[in-house]
Amino acid sequence: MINTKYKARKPVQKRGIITRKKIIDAAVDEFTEKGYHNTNAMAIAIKAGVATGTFYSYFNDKKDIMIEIIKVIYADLSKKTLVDFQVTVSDNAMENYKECRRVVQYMIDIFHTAYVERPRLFEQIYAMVILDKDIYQVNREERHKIFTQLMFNLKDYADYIKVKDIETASRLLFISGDEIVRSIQLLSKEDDRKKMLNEFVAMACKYLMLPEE
Amino acid sequence: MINTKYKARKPVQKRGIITRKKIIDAAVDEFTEKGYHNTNAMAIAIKAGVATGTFYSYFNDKKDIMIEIIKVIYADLSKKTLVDFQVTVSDNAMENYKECRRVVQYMIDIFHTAYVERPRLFEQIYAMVILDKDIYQVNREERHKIFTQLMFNLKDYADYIKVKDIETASRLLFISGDEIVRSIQLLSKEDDRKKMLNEFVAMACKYLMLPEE
Amino acid sequence: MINTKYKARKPVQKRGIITRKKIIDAAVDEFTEKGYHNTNAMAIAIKAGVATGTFYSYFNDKKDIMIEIIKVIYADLSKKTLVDFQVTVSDNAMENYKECRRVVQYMIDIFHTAYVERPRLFEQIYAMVILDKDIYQVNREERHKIFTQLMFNLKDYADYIKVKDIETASRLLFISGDEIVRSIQLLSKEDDRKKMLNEFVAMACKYLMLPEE
Amino acid sequence: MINTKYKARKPVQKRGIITRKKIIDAAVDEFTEKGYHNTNAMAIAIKAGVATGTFYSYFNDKKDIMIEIIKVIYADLSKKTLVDFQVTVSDNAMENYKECRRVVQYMIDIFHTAYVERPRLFEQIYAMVILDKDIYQVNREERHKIFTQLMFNLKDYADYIKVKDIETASRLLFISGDEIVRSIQLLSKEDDRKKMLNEFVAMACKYLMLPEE
DNA sequence: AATGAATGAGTGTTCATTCAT
DNA sequence: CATGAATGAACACTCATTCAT
Repeated sequence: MINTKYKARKPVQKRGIITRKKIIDAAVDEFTEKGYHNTNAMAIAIKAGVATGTFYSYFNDKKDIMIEIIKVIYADLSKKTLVDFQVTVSDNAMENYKECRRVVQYMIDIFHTAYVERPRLFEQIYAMVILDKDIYQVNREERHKIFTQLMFNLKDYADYIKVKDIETASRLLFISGDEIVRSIQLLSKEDDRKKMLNEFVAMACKYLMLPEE
Repeated sequence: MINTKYKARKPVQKRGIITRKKIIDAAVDEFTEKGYHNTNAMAIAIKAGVATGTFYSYFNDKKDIMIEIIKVIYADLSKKTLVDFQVTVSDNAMENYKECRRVVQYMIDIFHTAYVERPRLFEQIYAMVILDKDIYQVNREERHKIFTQLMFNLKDYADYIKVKDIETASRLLFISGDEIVRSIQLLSKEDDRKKMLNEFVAMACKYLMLPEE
Repeated sequence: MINTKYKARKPVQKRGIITRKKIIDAAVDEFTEKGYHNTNAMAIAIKAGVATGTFYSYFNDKKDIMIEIIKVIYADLSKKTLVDFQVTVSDNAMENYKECRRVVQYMIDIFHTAYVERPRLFEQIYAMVILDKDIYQVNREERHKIFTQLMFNLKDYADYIKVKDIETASRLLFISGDEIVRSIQLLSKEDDRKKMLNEFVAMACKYLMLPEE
Repeated sequence: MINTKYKARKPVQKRGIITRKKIIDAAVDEFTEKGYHNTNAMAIAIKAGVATGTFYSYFNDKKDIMIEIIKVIYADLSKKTLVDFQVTVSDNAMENYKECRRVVQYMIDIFHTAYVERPRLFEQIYAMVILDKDIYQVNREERHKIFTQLMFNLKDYADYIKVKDIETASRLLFISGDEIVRSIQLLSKEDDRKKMLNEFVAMACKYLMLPEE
């Protein structure tokens, strides 16, 4: 069977753009409520108030729309959080320690907030990241953009940071922090979750600000 | 989680036990090669050299065998790693620091080794943990057993460890370490992976051994 | 999506063999009545009195069953027609001419009869032969078997046949005869059809028995 | 076959005629490349550089454009080949034999050339002729026009042709020749193809010029 | 106990055609 | 007139599970 695909319509008319948006919103709702594997294109279409064919005009398949959702989510996250974040570098060590804490705390908060706002959706994304190479790739690229900006903030502290390899350090904190945020959602008590986040920030600061062994 | 199902046969005869084992092994192979969602009961049965009906004599469904696999894997892991691990507590601070390093390193190694030996299988488990409540529950229980034993080793150091809440600290290290181990598999260079693990151990030791702020 | 196929069950139990036969018969009926492109797997299954899934247990797809049908048809044809065909070579030229006529006539008759018995089915096969490489290949192989046997009969006449290249001659007659048989079905009058067949036999005999220019 | 449809626009303006032509050309390309059943209206429209809606302004459906293509192709063929073909009837038998050969050869060449120039397209047409009554009807009518003209040429030879029923003879040669031309495309060697064509011309001449048995 | 045949609801996907802009 | 967005019935195919032998 020859490939006849001229797929994934890029809407040019205003109506098309609106429809595309409606479908994405419906997909977010469905994935959140039922999970990626427990919903289907038809259900998404119905929720969006369009025909199944319309879904497939805009997206090649279910995976395609998941990828689009990931892009939209991280774009929103980046826009909301990183725009006006400013770092103040002081001469006072204590001030700097506090400020560093604030940076790390901020990094955690970004992902924590995102996760807390849509935990079910993020869970689906995390699982898909594991299960699918393409989803993994897209997720990685989108997170890398945010990661790069966080790196940039840490660099202002270069003089006060005692770890030698700042890049590896950033990566380590990024991965750990990201996972801590995800894992603590599974804790039942709000108290436990806070304790864990605080502990992580403490660990990160000690690690960054204290001299190498 | 109360299991109301009664169907799955518990083999008592030797032949039954062997058949059950063959099916589990086949399922491990299939999940590893194709992933949980891309495998079906028939494929597992064929690989095990039994009829599809036989599969359903021993397991209620696909999820049931996944749960069984998780139990077997962690039981093996626990048996292999924790049996003869011994900690030496000294009076010398430097020695203790080294020994602490060894403990943390060991903890990392356990999961690192397990992951490295069957990365594809562990990926599937991690994803299922997110996607399915029952799998999550079983995974949590099994890991808790190992976690408890690691905790026990850390407690020997109570006097030399400066963090106040040793339980939260253990949990933090457990989650972070576990995720670091998983994430570094995605790094392409062996060097980068080693660097990240070393960095984690350094962070953990600093965090544990240095006085609270 | 990884290929999980363990398809096209080869029935081992008696029940399976009967079911397979029922499905083939139903497919012949459907293709004959509605044409290959106007029927579907489900309709075939229903006509066979089985579930759609059962259809796909025995055949990978619609094309697969078409191939099977072609094989069965030509096998039957070969069995029915070529078993007891005997050629008598005489010293008398007139007798030989008549006998030759008989051979050519026989060749025509085989395919004519087959076509006339199931014209709608053969039309579908002919069309599929054009449209699909795999079908073309299978059809070619099956016809080649019959062709080879016809060739063998013509060879008894080697001394009385005046064309130099007997193989090309055989092929030419095979292709022409085959197509004449097909084309005349489109003629509305039985008389016209007979006339055309007779004319073809005349042409073939003249061509074969008369000396080269 | 009475066409009760009224939808398809008959363009009168120059722009409309050009658009219609563009769509037909695109359809020819698509049918040639992918085959009739693997092409859809949208693909044709895109290739023609128009909207799908425009396609349906000019043609009622996919079949409609196929019919149009058949008409155009045979009209072109007729125009190109039959316009200036002249037959010279001589008193010399040898000359006449040669001339007859030329006529038959010419007939073959017309279809051979047409087929060779667009084999994939003609295959599609041949298949559609079998599968669809309307296509069959149109094809028959168009070919009949050419056939009539060829007949006309053969009639100049009436005195030198020994077959009684010249109409049946013409038909026979027409069908056989047509199919030979189609079938030899499947032979891999150019040599074999030539041999078969020569053989056919030889057979036709013998048949036509030699006295009835 | 074991087999493997049978089930059928469900899924992703296509495309000829219509219609609002 | 032209556009391209929207439709939705239809189809090929899958697979967890049951059941007759």
